[in-house]
Amino acid sequence: MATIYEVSALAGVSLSSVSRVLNDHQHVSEKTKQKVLAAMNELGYRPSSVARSLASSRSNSIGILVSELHGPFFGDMLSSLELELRKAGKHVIITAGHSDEQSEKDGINFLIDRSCDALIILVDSLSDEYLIELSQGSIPIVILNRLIPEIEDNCFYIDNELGGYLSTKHIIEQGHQQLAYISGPLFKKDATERFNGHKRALAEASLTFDEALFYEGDFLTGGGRIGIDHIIKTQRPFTAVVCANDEMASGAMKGARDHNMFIPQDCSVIGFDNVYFANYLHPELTTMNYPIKEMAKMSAQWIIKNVYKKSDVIINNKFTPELITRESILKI
Amino acid sequence: MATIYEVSALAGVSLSSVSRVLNDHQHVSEKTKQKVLAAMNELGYRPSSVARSLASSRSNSIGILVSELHGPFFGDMLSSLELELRKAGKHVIITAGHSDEQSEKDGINFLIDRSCDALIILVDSLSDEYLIELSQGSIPIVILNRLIPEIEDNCFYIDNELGGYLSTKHIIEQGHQQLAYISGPLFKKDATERFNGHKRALAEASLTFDEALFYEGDFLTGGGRIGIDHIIKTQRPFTAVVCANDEMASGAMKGARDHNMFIPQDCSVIGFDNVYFANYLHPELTTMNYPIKEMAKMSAQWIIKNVYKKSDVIINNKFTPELITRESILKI
DNA sequence: CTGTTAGCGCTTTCAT
DNA sequence: ATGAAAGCGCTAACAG
Repeated sequence: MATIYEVSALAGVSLSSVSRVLNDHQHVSEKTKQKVLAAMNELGYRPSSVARSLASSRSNSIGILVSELHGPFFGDMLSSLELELRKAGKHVIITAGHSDEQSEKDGINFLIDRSCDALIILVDSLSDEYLIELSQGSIPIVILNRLIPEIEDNCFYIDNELGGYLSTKHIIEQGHQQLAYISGPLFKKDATERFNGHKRALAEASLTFDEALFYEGDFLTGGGRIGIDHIIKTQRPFTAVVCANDEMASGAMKGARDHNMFIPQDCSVIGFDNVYFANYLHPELTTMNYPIKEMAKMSAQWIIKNVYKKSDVIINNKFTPELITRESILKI
Repeated sequence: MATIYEVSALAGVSLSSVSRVLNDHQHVSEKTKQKVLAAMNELGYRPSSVARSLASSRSNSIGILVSELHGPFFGDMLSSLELELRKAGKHVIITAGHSDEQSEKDGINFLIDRSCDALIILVDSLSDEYLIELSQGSIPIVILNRLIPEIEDNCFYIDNELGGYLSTKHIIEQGHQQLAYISGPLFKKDATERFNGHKRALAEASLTFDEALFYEGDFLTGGGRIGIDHIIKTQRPFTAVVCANDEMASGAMKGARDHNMFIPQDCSVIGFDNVYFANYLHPELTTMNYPIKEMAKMSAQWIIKNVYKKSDVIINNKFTPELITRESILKI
């Protein structure tokens, strides 16, 4: 592998000149530039990103920490991030925290050790305090899917409370009065907020929240299934179940069918997130859109703008969930 | 950030000694080791992975190139890969090729430039020749989801032909004689092989392949939907449709329902891959299991063994698809 | 506009 | 077992 020395020798110029054309610096004569380019070409020169990182203390890489790598959410997010960042010549280093606090902290350190230029973080187990402190360090961070008021500018989030409110409101508007609710794990902020929105819509319609029709799930299909099972067994009548995400909704639909209920005739269902397979469930799932791709893209742009000073887009931190009407709700 | 110099000064030993304990070298007295460890601890020292890479020309990072980052397949694969590799203290750099030859080559170069210690490649647009040549370079590669006979040891793949055969055989055994087939794009090897297996099963049962009941899709839900639509419009009778993957199967199920067909009563369906949401379709999709997680794990182990010499597992390159019986096939 | 000269933080012979 | 010294390939002042 040819180095910058060989290039400079072949081109008959100094190291610095080669470095300058490499970095697109100003003040390089067209002539030198051409000589250098020719030499590079002839030698098949490829710069060593490692050496560049060491010398410049910039690595052109962005660290990403997520709780889990599987599931429908992550692929969309990553896909969008990678595309945007790579367009800017940056790349991503990815690690998973597996929803364990220590493991997630390890993940952060791991990424810092690789001298990432910035971090994108989408986790639940790390506390606000930890993240705030981290944000005061020398490495810029963006927090996805979570609002920490003290560092709002670094956060990209949706209004979960509003989403919860809108979904429940919609189902009430379709004539439903007896609503079951399958929540995400309540130690997760988004789960709590969606649940709060649900209760607000209930209150607004003068409906009382019935503890018996509530189940705290895990945001996974399994939880949805167990949840609906649990709720059915209470024998309390209900005509609809609102789920805090699509995965649980799919589980709930399946569980309901196991009890010989038809959807939406016997039980309407609404989800949250609008994951890509929501459209392929039967019936197609009505849900709240979670614009994760747009949010990921915006995060990438924030980094390009603030870390690399190469863009001037207007940053928007707060995103809005929107109702996607499909087939899983019966108007009564 | 403290450097190795400060550690050596504080510990009162030389640079080399610090480096030795850092790298767990033999021939370091327990006493020196303790002094160094204490100093590191006191300074909160963290080694710079960039500097280490430059000096050692090993980066402890594995490059991963995939066609697409979204979809149900990738998450499982990456999740498994990251877990296994990180256990070994390595990390992954990920890039996407978007099924475009030039872009995938760029991806490879990109990863090579980051001085990855090995590459894991899961793409379709790169030719066998290119990959063979690449494998002869200095950087070890593993090819996922594809067999290139010349470099079989670097490949981790399933027997797609067998999978195609088994799925069709199963459906024939359930009494079906008029089978439609929705294929993946035939420029992709796995699509061709699955299709070949299908034809073999047909031939074995003395059934003739009917061109009218064939559609070449795109491995996506959309393709499945258009495919079933196309097939129904030919007016040729059929009782089952075998799909080359689950995504198309889900699309086909939906499309069939749009034509007022019930599944499996009016039309049985079988998929391929056993993606995680296959279980949550209605009816639950019968399919062929594709052990992507196991394959990913094995790839990781191959790298740990061959690149880092730190494991001695027995490597198995060829995996077998297995029938997963669920509800989407009617016995007639 | 171009060249010289120090490093960036660590690994790795080679001595001792 | 330990230390000295020479880089790894490149960037970034600083001169000129």
